[in-house]
Amino acid sequence: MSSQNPNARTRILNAAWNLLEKGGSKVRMSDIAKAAGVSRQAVYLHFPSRAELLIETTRHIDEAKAVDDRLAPSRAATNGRERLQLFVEAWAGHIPEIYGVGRALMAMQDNDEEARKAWGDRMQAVRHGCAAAVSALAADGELRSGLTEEKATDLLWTLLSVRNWEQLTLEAGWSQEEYLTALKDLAFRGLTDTAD
Amino acid sequence: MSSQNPNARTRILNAAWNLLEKGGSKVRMSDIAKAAGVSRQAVYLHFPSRAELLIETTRHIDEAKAVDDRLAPSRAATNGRERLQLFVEAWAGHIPEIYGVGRALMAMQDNDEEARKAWGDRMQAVRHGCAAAVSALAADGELRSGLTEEKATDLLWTLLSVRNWEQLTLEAGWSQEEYLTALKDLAFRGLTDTAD
DNA sequence: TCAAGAACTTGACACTGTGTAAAGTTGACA
DNA sequence: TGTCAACTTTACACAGTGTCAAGTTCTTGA
Repeated sequence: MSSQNPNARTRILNAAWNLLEKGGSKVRMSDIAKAAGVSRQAVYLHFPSRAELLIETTRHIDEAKAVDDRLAPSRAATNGRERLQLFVEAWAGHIPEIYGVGRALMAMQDNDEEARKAWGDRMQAVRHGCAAAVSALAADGELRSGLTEEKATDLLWTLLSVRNWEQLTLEAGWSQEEYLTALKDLAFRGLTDTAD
Repeated sequence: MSSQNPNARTRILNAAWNLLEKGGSKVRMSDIAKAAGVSRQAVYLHFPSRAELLIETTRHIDEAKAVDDRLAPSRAATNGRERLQLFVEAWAGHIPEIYGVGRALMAMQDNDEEARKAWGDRMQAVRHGCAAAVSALAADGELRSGLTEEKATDLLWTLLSVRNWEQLTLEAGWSQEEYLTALKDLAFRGLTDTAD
């Protein structure tokens, strides 16, 4: 029973990731332990609670998926419209990667203050990205009249929510491609005066 | 300990409604029983499970709030644009009324098939309303080119989701008024070629 | 080579909330 | 007076999280 290649902590994180990605949603600590080839108690040796484990799993995914690289093109955009488009593309592409854990974390929000805060922080980060795109749009004078930067940010942030992705792809059956074009469209129509 | 005015069943439904509206979200069967002035077991005499109780509570609210009356103006609209506007107003106005129970029901979806189906049914009913509005719009030739009725319906349905209402009002702090105008705006911009 | 310690395992238990079961109480009504 | 329905009280099974304590095994360093 010697430990496999990566250390136990990493194996646990990978196990959690895999199981949550399959989406069974009812992923218990014991399931994760079993998948990691470790006892249930060993999981608590590395993570104090289920919430912490899930939060660490999102960090683990971010690292593996190089989230920052994904956002780089958007930050390098030379005008507001380009920035908005690239930001939407980046985030929309990232959603499916974190959806599994995100779903579990969202489900815990009512019971677990820690989980609530962790997921809230992540969503605030997305909001910052939205604010930057809106700000670039405003700088170009492209922001629709009758819309403050604040409100435009909230609107974009809401359009890009994980729940909306979930509803359109998983419930309504849209392809990722359809989702992406519809959302870019909606963002431009909602935030600017001339659609792209 | 004689029973108060309304019969126990009604008192339980009202208690559930009240508690869920306050939003504590962690509303247990025992909380509801206590608020109804009844033993926890008595609740099970009237409702087989927590899911059933919540579902019955939504029906109870519908009855009390006369949901159908709310939709009537929309159905009586004489053109597509009017129909869309009135539908959005009706549903947007109804969301705060059912949000408390809706939240609890949404939280149960992962664990409880019954709850999943019940909430899903309600959301399908909303989708039908969306479809009717989109259809009226299409009949007037007002539906944006490049958008099928199906896709337009999904889009509207998603815009009008309870989660979006939750995010904009409860999380972003918008007033109901701000939410309503922004959503009407977004719906017209997203579905038609000329904004209202 | 032995001792210490880190990393784990095994097994037991407390806690919460849902749902089930059974026996007792109360009031209305025939 | 007796019976039925509506309720109460008490007890328990079950799932899943998290805690605790006592082993085992493997490594490392004096």
